[in-house]
Amino acid sequence: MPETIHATKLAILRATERLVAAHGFEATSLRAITAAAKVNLAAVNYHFSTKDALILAMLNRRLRPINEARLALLDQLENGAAGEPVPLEEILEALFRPVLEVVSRRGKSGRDFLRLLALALAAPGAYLKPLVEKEFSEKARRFHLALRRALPHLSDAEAHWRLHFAHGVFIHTVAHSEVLACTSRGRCRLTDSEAVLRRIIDFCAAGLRQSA
Amino acid sequence: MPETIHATKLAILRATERLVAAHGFEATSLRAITAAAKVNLAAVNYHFSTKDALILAMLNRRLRPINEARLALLDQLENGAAGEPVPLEEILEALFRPVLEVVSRRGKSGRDFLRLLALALAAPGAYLKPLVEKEFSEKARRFHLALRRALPHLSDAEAHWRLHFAHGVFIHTVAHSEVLACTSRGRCRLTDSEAVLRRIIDFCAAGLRQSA
DNA sequence: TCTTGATTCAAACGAACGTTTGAATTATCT
DNA sequence: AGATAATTCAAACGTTCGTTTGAATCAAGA
Repeated sequence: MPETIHATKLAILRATERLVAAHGFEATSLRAITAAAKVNLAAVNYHFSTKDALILAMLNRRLRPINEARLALLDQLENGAAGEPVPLEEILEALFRPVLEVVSRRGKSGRDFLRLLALALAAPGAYLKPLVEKEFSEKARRFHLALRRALPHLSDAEAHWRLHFAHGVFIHTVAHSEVLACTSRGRCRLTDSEAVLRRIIDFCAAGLRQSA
Repeated sequence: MPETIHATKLAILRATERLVAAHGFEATSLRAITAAAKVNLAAVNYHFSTKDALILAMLNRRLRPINEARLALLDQLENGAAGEPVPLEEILEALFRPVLEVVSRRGKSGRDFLRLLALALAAPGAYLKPLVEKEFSEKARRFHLALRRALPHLSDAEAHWRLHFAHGVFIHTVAHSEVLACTSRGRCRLTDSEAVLRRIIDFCAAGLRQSA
């Protein structure tokens, strides 16, 4: 079975996800990872060559399906629209739902992934750089195009700015929800992800449409 | 002069800011910091006790004036409003401008600080935790209150959500501007911070006001 | 000028890190 | 079963880390 992942590899990936989300990249040692995964220390270098490659593989494992789902949803919307522009709210849903699905489907490990995303985005050690170029560039191009068709009054640059803003709303909300839970004294939580998605989409749609 | 900072202390803080922004917390060694600051290795432990305390001091040095400026601006607005609710756009400006001022005033070291903010926010090692509680709690409370007065149709929880969204727009935009510069192929940049501030405020104001 | 405290310095400490090695073990196929 | 490749394992490698130490240097008041 060439396409199913080796059991040891999978155990390492899972332990890495959990520990890195909890302690950060450099603060998570291979010794802690292999201890948690109950495998030998040298297994990491055997299966992934190096620690950096392991982290990249860990990020890629989650990111690739998400971006594929995003593009598939957008394809589906554009095919259904028969040449008409896809409504703004549906574009945003195609962009955000695949990420939230990971969270609600995978439970704690899904939430761990969101921490990782924020961590990887902020980390100066360019873990995400090769992934951004390979996995994100087509996604960014396609969604930018769809956005411009849905909001023809926006200039090219303005569309870029506002799409960046929308990404900020989403990333910050899901990745740093504990800050919100703190300042709201527990009143706002991510439990009902469907309601959160609706809130985010409404907020972003209003901001994107706005013409000051 | 008890209130002016020791020259060695200042050199260490400056070098730390620059290097941590470039390489991350754990990846920046005290040896690299002291070499860049042209001070002895032991000076860090002498002046700051420990590396973690140094990082906390570095974050605090920038964050405290910013939050003081935010609250001062809000005070000023509320005094000028004479009992009336402060307009939404002005609340947002009081919230965001002090951060952008650091960037435009201090140049490269200001931009470094924004990286640090995103880094510290995402870092699971709770560097920001004590600061969030001390420095941010009053700020969050005051701005939440002002927001509820400006937008009385929002419930308490809804106001918390949307203020969190607005923070996401701002933080993500300023801290990860290089992603936008990349996807927009250089068309969108942070150079004109006044225009960026205007864009962000307009986007957030529309999202905050919206009633889906 | 002498003394006292604050600061700097070179050197070393023990611990933890990522990685490598080579033998032992397990799985796969004829 | 026996040969061959894949995987696991304990042990060690060299490096780098944050921190400590104790003497040297500096600043300034008596």
